[in-house]
Parts: sequence; C-alpha cells; structure tokens
Amino acid sequence: MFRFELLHEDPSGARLGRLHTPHGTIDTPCYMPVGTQASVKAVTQRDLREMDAQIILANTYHLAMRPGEELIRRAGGLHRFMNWERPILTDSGGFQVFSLAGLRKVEEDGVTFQSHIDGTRHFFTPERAIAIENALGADIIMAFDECSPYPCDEARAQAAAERTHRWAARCKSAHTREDQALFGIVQGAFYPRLRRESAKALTDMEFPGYGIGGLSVGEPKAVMYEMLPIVTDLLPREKPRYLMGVGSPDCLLEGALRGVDMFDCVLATRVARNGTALTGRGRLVVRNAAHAEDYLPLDEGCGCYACQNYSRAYIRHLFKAEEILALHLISIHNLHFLLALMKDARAAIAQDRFAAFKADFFAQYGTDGLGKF
RNA sequence: UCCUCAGUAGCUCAAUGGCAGAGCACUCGGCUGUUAACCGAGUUGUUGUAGGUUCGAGCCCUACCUGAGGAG
Repeated sequence: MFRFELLHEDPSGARLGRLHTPHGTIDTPCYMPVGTQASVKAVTQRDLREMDAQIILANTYHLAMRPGEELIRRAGGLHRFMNWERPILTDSGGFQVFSLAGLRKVEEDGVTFQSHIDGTRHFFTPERAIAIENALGADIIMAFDECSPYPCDEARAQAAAERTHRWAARCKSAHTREDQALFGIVQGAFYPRLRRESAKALTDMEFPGYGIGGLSVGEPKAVMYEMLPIVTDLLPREKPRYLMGVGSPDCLLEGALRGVDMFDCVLATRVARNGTALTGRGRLVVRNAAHAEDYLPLDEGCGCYACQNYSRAYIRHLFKAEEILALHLISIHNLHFLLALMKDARAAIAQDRFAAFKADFFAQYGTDGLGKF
C-alpha cells in the first residue's frame, strides 16, 4: 500500500518524488505541517486543505498522554477523529523523551518519564510506542529512537545510536499493521563515522523510509549541512528520506539540495503565534511598531487567505490587542508560504533548475542557507 | 468656608529619614521531530509646587495647587 516513486533527480542533487499511502499521495520534497495534539495550532483542517497540505504530523507521546490512544482507536482512528482524510505521520515520542528534561530515565528496555501534564509516571518502550502508533493509525509511523543532545561526546552518541538501532529492530518486530509504513531513524549526533554506521545499520533492516534525527538541536547550520550528505549518500536511493524537525525556508532548500524528501517543523506555526511572518524577503516581525501603518500584505504577491484580505497594520493591531485572529492569520500565511515554496521547488527540480531556483530565492530572502550573507 | 484622605514611570501601586522600585503598557530580540498565543532584554521619573528641619527628605514641618470624600 505504501510506495515511493523517485521521479527525477536534478543535477544539483535534489530529488522529485511521490509517496503513495492509503490516504493519498504526497509530492516530494515536501513540508509537513505539525499538529502535535491532533491539531495544527490556530488553523482548521479546512484551512490546511485549502493551502494544499498533503500530509500533516501528530505526536504519539502527546496523544497517548491525552486523550489516550484507546480513545482515538474507539473514535475510529486519528484520521476520523480529527477529520483529516489525507495522510498523517506520527512521531514516536522519542524526541519528547529527549526534550522533556524533567524526570526521565533511559534504559535498554525503554524510558521512564513523568508526564508534563500531570506528573504521572510512564514507561515507554519501542513496543509500547508502536502499539500506540498502531492504535492511532497514521499512514507513516516513526520508530522509537534516542536523540542525542548538542554537544554530545562520542561515546555517549555512539551508545545512543546503537541503542536506537536495537530499538528500531524491536519496533519493526512489534509493528502489526501493513497499511502503516514504519520509518527507521538515523542518529549518530555530529560524528561522521557514527552517522555512516547508523545509516548502514538501518538500511540493513530495510525500512520503507528513513528519518534523519538528532539534527537541528542547537548546532550551527553548517554542521547540520555537513552531516546530511554523509547520511543521504548511504541511504537507499529509492527510499524516502525525512529530515526530522527541520523547516526554516533556507533549511528546506538546503536539505532538498542534499537529497532530503520530507521535512516537518513547528517553526512556521510557532513564530506565527509570536508575531513573525515568513516572507520571500526574510522574516517580517509584523508585531513591530514599524508596521503600525503598513498597509501592505504580509508578503507581497502571496496568494494565501491572509495576504489576499488583510494588511500588516491590521494584523499588527490584532496581535497587539491579543486578538486570536492574529495568530490564525499569520499561521495560515506561514504554512502557505512553506507549502508554496516546496511546490515551486518541485517545479524547479522537474525542470533541472533547482540550483538557480535556490540562488534566486536566497537573493530575495536576504540570506544564504547559513542565515546570513 | 472648614475638616479628612490622597498626589511617586503612560497606568495601578510599592519604598523603618539612608542607592526610587514592581506589575502592566511600550520598544526590541529570540523561537527548527511543540511542556511555547511563549521566553528574554530594554526605555521611562525636577516623587504636585515653593520653602523649611536634617549629615541626608518620596517619607518630618509650613504654605500653596489638584483630586476624592465629609461638614456647613
């Protein structure tokens, strides 16, 4: 049921592909909006359909804590529960174990941690994570991994990567639904040797797709860009690669250039709620006083609902007045911006002009992939 | 006309006679597999006015100004 078609490779190294899932197809490279708790914050599923989002994310850890995977199973699965008939990908909760710094203990069998909601103690294992993901019913599910921090010494990074491999094998054994594609996750922190070993170990397990994890955890972008080709060169060409948690406009293009097919990121929706719009000319902090009487749309030439109907001055007013509509409008714009950017990127790849497309984008965006000229 | 109370940052208010502060507002910065409509930083003063006491006054004394309440 799950199939990846590699349609074309641009001279730059960027790939054009198509993912087939039980709930529809996804053109790659793609940006996936994040709906951690079965909701992409501040927008409706109708908004997501209108901006042509082909797939969204949800999170295993959050949904297991609340409302609980059994409730969602009884509700008919995640798609039906949240009224999203297109593909869904669930993250395993491995990253939450890493980011919820509060009481947690990582052992070979699994991870003991406290819920950030009510402090109750829980034990997640690879088997438990997969059981939850099976209950939720997403089209693509992620293996339960151990994400290393930055910086991280080599011995610790190696231990985490090797444990991630053993857990990946356990996830594969525990996985029961053939209509869900289970992706393994490459770790290895910032050590080329560990990244290569991780890519190889997971490739040997033959997953239908591969996540690249443990990046964008505080390291300089140059370091992330250095790690990417080391991994993508070793992963099987005909399988999709998903760079987890990455999604600033510049990183999307730099990632695609290095052979990444899928991205997800909370950045677009988070900065939106904090008053910043992503535009072709860089980030626009629309909450700033400079826009009090700025009657241009957030991004000139943008076709999104917010830009077609409202000015920066109005949206800034809404933001300063703490009107919830501000968060809705900027979120719609930012998501639309990244989805449209990837659509344009795909068109460029199809015509073998991705390198020029990227150069043109950065010339307008006012930065290179490292965040400055 | 008299009595009482109160005047401190844009607002609401702190500050045993000993470096004039907080919250909010405002300004700016940050945000990358969401513990985030969040976090951080910064600007703002003839302490109502004029005198006096004191080594030193936002604070004590005098007069005046303004506001609120009360009496007539």
